[in-house]
Amino acid sequence: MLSSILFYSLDKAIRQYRRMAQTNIDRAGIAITIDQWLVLCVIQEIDDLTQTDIAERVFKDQASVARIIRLLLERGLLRAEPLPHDGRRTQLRVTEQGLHTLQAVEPVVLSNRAKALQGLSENDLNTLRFLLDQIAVNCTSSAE
Amino acid sequence: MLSSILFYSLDKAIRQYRRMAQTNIDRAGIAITIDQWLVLCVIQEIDDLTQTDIAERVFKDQASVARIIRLLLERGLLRAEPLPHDGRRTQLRVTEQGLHTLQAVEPVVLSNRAKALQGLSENDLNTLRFLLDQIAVNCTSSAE
DNA sequence: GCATGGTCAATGATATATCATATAGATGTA
DNA sequence: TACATCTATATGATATATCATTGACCATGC
Repeated sequence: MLSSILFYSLDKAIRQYRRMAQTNIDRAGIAITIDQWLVLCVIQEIDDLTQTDIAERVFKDQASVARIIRLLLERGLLRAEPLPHDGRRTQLRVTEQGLHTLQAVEPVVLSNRAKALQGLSENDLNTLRFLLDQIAVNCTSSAE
Repeated sequence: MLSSILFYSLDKAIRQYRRMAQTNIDRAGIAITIDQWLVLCVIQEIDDLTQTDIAERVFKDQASVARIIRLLLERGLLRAEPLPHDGRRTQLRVTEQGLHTLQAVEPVVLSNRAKALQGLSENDLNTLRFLLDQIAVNCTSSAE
């Protein structure tokens, strides 16, 4: 059935992409996982988010984000400063080492994306994005 | 950048779908995970596969499949019979309880898919599948 | 001020992802 | 037969996914 094949293809595409991407990051000698990189990127862009905010942005659970942040702190890619106005939170900041890592990953990610999207036109990408977003919306709508 | 947005959409679509699907299986009172269900389906269709074969079909690691099979055995959804001609392997068979579970999950999965694909035409699905397969191929090709 | 309810982060439990390795059995070859 | 090699499975280590819960803190109403 077509719909089953579709989710098969969806699963396959994302898994193969993640494997390829992680392999290339490893090969470049950069010690970071894709998920850690993603969270680090978000924090670099906006450094005043709660874990729940970050989780929403990267489609993860707050618990997953908490553990990823702990690893990033342990590895010195992030540092946490106390927030005077809210004792529950800390201000997360990307360290020098974190910046270096982000800069090192950047070209690898670009090359990964380019490789993954070989042969797809601008138009293809727009179509794909539109349809994928539609699926995401369908799955999020609470009705039924 | 468009390519980054694309992988964002891809990630989002698959994650939202998996969450919705698992939630609905849980709500139906069926005690199985999507990944276990997938492996169980494959074994029911072809019951003479090695773990590596199964892993390829579901885009997982052999180690992941080994652990999923162990859980399916522990929960009585699968049983393993010794294979006379190869002492390393066992013949995996879906039990009665496994069949019941598969039958119970079936309508939920169909309804999940229908919900996820609301508003997409046959044509959309074909396009989507074609483009996703292209990405998967791009990521698998060993060159570079 | 203070109780109540809400928010934030951390963590236990369980499942999965991945790599590397271990162990056992199978197979081919000298 | 003896050995090397290959294959199938299992498992340790680490990372992530998810739910549920806890504990700390905040904000509001009273």
